[in-house]
Amino acid sequence: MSRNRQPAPEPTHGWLDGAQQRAWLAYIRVQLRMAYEMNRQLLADSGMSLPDFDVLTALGVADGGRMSITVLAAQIGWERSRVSHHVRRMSTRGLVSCGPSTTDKRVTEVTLTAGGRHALEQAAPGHVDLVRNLFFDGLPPELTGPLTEALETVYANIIRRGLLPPPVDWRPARD
Amino acid sequence: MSRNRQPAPEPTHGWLDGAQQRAWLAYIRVQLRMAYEMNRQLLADSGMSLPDFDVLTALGVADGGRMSITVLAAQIGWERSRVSHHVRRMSTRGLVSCGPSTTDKRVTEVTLTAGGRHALEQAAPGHVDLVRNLFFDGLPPELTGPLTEALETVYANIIRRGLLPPPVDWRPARD
DNA sequence: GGCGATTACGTGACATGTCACCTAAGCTAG
DNA sequence: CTAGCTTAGGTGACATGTCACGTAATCGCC
Repeated sequence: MSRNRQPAPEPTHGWLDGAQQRAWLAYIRVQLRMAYEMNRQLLADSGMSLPDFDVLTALGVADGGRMSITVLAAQIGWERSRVSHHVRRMSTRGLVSCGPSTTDKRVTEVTLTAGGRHALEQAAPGHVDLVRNLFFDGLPPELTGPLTEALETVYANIIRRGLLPPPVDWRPARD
Repeated sequence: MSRNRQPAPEPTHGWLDGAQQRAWLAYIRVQLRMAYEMNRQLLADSGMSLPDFDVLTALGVADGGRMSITVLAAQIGWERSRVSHHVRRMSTRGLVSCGPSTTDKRVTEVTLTAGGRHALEQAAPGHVDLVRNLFFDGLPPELTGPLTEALETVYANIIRRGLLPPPVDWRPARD
């Protein structure tokens, strides 16, 4: 039986070692299920999606509850057109309002409405309860610090090497 | 000025403390950007989406490259209808094939095609390179273990308390 | 001032994901 | 054996996200 098959390509720097594979598998599994559970709880209890909540949260801590599309995208970690589409949808539901900036005619500013702020205030406790229940109740307290440090350094690396722009208030750590 | 406002509700068990908030923020930020970067690299380099890759990966390690919809959903951490929709789409692209089980007429089995396996083999190295570049190159090696342990215990908790069923090969750890 | 390059973001076609509902098959108790 | 309950998953309406492209505004150099 003739097998004129090219060998399968390999990663430039080799496959992940056993410990890395295990870490990666745990990470992938957690994020898939957490995303589903968070979205589901918000839809069921607050009538909003997780993406809604992410936008409201980012605006909720912004100066004047206002941000431009680009700033919002970088803050959350979204692509700009994703923001554009989504805030349009949110504005039809009265959660945010959109309007041109007074200082730059290209810029669109997204502003949290009173209704949006109220929706956020109503949604946040249930969301936090779920996060505590599913994530932190399963996390040994002594691992919170190492987990944080691990993810923060990973995040810094993603900012450095990834394709999306950094948040505007990002200060690169010394390398 | 009259303020007849109900006080904003609070979480049943209180807000997250400072260390938890910091951990959570790091986690949320990492997963949003990692998902985007992974999807983008797969689309650009391999012509497939991250969800495609997740399905192919799960089938790639299954007995005979075959799983039922329900098993696949639980393995990945997806809702069943998500699997149903997505494998239908993948099958039109020749990556998987779907057919009734011989043992239970209700069951649909999803099978990795030769084309699907080939696509997976072609895509995996680039994906691993990206994961290494963005995630592991930013992770201090001595934190791999604690990160893994943290996420594995969180995952076990999500399985226990979340709404999606566990993977079929899930063995509950002693509590 | 003018021009070219860059920036901001809206748009549309299409890919993807959720919920509620439905039909069919399988299981179990009476 | 039958009926009621549970399981499996397909379906559709609609929500969400990506990429490529387009227009308009701004910036900086000559």
